[in-house]
Order: sequence, then structure tokens, then C-alpha cells
Amino acid sequence: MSKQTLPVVDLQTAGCCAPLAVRALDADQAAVVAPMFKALGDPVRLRLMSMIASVPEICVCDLTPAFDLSGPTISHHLKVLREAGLVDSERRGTWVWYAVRPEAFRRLGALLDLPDTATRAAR
Amino acid sequence: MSKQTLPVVDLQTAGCCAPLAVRALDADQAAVVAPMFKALGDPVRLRLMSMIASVPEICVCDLTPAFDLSGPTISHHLKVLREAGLVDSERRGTWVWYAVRPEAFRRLGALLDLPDTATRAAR
DNA sequence: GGGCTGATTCGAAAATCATCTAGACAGGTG
DNA sequence: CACCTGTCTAGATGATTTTCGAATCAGCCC
Repeated sequence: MSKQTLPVVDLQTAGCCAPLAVRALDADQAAVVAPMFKALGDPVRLRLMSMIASVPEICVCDLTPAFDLSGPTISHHLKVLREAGLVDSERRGTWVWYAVRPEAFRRLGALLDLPDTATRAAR
Repeated sequence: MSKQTLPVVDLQTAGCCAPLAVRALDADQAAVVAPMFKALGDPVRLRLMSMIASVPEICVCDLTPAFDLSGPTISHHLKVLREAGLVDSERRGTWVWYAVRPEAFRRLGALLDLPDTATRAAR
């Protein structure tokens, strides 16, 4: 399957960065993390992501008909999610199945933790 | 202070959506949430967001010099974060101060909760 | 093998975006 | 008031993105 273990993906897989609200990211960290948020920044991809994440796994054939878009377009968006490291795909016979990558997903969530401090009201 | 309480912001401010991993978003929900992720999907904005979120508040004059970009470009990115509802700004005399909007930030984080279930391994 | 269906890749068109310079506005200070 | 500094708006430009149809690839079945 996907051989593309680019340096980028390695950094993503490596634990990266305290929550945004704890310590500011440097330029390199931001360059690693931003593409993951960017991948979720399109309504179609966000919906795809939510459909994938809300079940153990799901076939492309069940994703495509939920949208008013061509197959290639859905395929393109899935590729963006894949290359961001957020989901994984596996061909089984005729169909291709997608599943969330829990580590990446969780790490992204951890970045958005807001520890009750560091808000203007609390200054 | 910024008067722009657009309808979009109202929807964002309203509690929206179970975590992605719990229930898939419909098209309307995705259209509301995606711009927030999109705003974080640029390395410059992500860094700006982390600089703002990691302190109670911060002056534009302290943000700009951290980047190798023109003032107007930083201003543009801050506007995107503002319009996504993620930060708030307030002019105090000569300077403009930015602060995170904890509700929006927290809601975004909640969307990325991953409840240990709904992963392929757990099927 | 030949044909079928599901999914991806390719190439192109239209829309959006990041960035800049120039200019406007806001507020302080002499 | 005139001027200076900090910030934002306007308009332009090159780069990126979204989307499509056409073509290709993968695996099944007759």
C-alpha cells in the first residue's frame, strides 16, 4: 500500500507540538501541521472525514453517492486526506475502503486543547 | 470593537455538531465548520493563531515582526482568523490587540475528539 | 481472454488565494 | 493643526485549488 512515507509524514507521525494555546508553533512545526488543518478546510473533505471517522471503515462506493460531485472529484479529495495523513486506504477486491488514522486525528485534536488559562478574561 | 457579527459567526457561536468521529456532518454543518479549519490551514495563520492563543492577548506590533511578510499580508491573515470567529480584536489607542475566542476554539477541538471507538482496529 | 464495474490518474478551465504596493484611516504628539 | 506611527483597505498579479471529462488501472466473472 501507500509507500509514501515522506519526511513530512514522519514528522506528522512523530509527536508534534504542545497545544496551540500552550506554546506558539515555530515556522517548521506550522509547516507540518497546517496541511492537516487545510485538508479539513474544505466542506466536502470535512464531510468525507466525518463519514470515515464515524464508522470503523467505509467503502468509496458508499462515500461518492452522498455528494453531488463526480467520482474523480471525490477521489481527489480522498487523496488530499490521505496525503495529510488523516486517513488510510486499502483495496479489497473491487472496492477500496477508507479508515481514519486515530493517532493523527488525536494529535490534531490535542493541538486544540484549551487549558482554561491563556484567555483574555483570565488575564 | 469589531461589530461584524455576521450570521456565519452566529452559527459558529451556536453549539454545532457532535464530534466528527461520532456522527457525520451534513452539508450545512460542514459549510459552517470548514472555514474555521481552513483558517488554520495556512502555516502563517496557524502560527499567528498559536501566538495569539498562547497568551491572554497580543498586539499586532508583536505579531508582525515574527514573520518575513509585509504588514498588509499579516493584516489580511488576521482578518481571516477574525472572520472565522477564532479570534477577536480590539483597538486600544494606537495599537490593536488580538485574543482567542475560547468558545469557538474549544468547540473546534471538541469536533476532533476521538472516543476510542470507531477505529478500524476496534471493528 | 474479453468485457464489466469501481477507483484513480491526467489534463484543462474557472475560481480562489497569498502576497505585494500604494493609499487611507486612527490616534498620539509637538 | 501638521506630522508621525501603527493598522487596515483597495487593487493587481501569480500561484494554487476545485472541478470536470477522458483515459487508465485493478480486479471480477462469463
